[in-house]
Amino acid sequence: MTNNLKKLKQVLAKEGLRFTCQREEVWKEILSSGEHRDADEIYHSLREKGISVSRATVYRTIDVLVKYNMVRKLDVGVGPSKFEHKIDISHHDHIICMKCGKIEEFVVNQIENLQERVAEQYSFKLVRHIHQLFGICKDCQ
Amino acid sequence: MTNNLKKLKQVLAKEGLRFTCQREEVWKEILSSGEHRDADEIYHSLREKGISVSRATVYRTIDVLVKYNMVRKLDVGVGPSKFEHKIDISHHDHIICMKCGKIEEFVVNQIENLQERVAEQYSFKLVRHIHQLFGICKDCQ
DNA sequence: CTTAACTTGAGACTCATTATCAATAAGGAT
DNA sequence: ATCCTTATTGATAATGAGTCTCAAGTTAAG
Repeated sequence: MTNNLKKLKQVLAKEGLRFTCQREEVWKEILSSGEHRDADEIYHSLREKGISVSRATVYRTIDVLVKYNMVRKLDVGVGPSKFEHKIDISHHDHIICMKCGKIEEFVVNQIENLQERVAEQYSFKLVRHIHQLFGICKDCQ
Repeated sequence: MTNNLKKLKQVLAKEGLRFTCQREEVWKEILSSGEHRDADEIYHSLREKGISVSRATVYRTIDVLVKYNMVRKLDVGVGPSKFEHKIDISHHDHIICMKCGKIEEFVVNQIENLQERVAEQYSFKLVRHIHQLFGICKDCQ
């Protein structure tokens, strides 16, 4: 955990940003859960714990964390974006139920490799990708 | 082309919707280009041609077209969604330059198959997917 | 041709996210 | 430790894509 705080400090330093208790709290809050939550949920969770941050600061902090690959932004097609931390989490993509909104995670290494090859083919330097499968889950069919 | 109009009529009938000249014009406008355009661009293109439609109607019509797989909605991560028709167009995914916004299309059948297998594995009935690679293109590196 | 029901368009509205800016806090220099 | 410069914060206004409203106009079934 201390390691993760160090990581935040490093990243802020690299960006020429200051280490503040708000940024620390936002980061800790995101780390505290493996759920996919939106900015408002993170904001309210902090508020309930008596920690005073503003929505603006939550958004601003998440931006930095996303830029440095510590948090993943998940656009689920409707409503606000969801976020999840990427610490000690192996890479995965998502399969999303269009009815109930359930999100499952999946990984197929073969797909990951094929993606790299596509990027090479088009002479792109690959930075990130979105791979989301949308369908109807067993319960909703 | 007449075929595509027929398709629109069929789809509208299936949805219990009426065939109107606005819906026809929106559909023809989308068909007229292979570009990835947003709703506003489509709206303005119609207006420039002297065709009177409202933004609301453009959005409403696109919704139906997307629902029936005649148009694909492309969320490019920033700004408005882009749309492209899917007539006589084989399936493809996108690789997008994060600097200049250039969009290239790619297909890897192997990935398509692997996706199907993932859906099966999670007992999802697969409806659609988003697969977008984000990176820096050759020119922007 | 009538009529009931659907569609349209202009603009109001929503809601996620971003910008503004005065007040506050951080942290390097002294 | 105390300034002092500069970044940050938070409350709120602003933005922008997309949706909703509803009166007026169309459609098409009978």
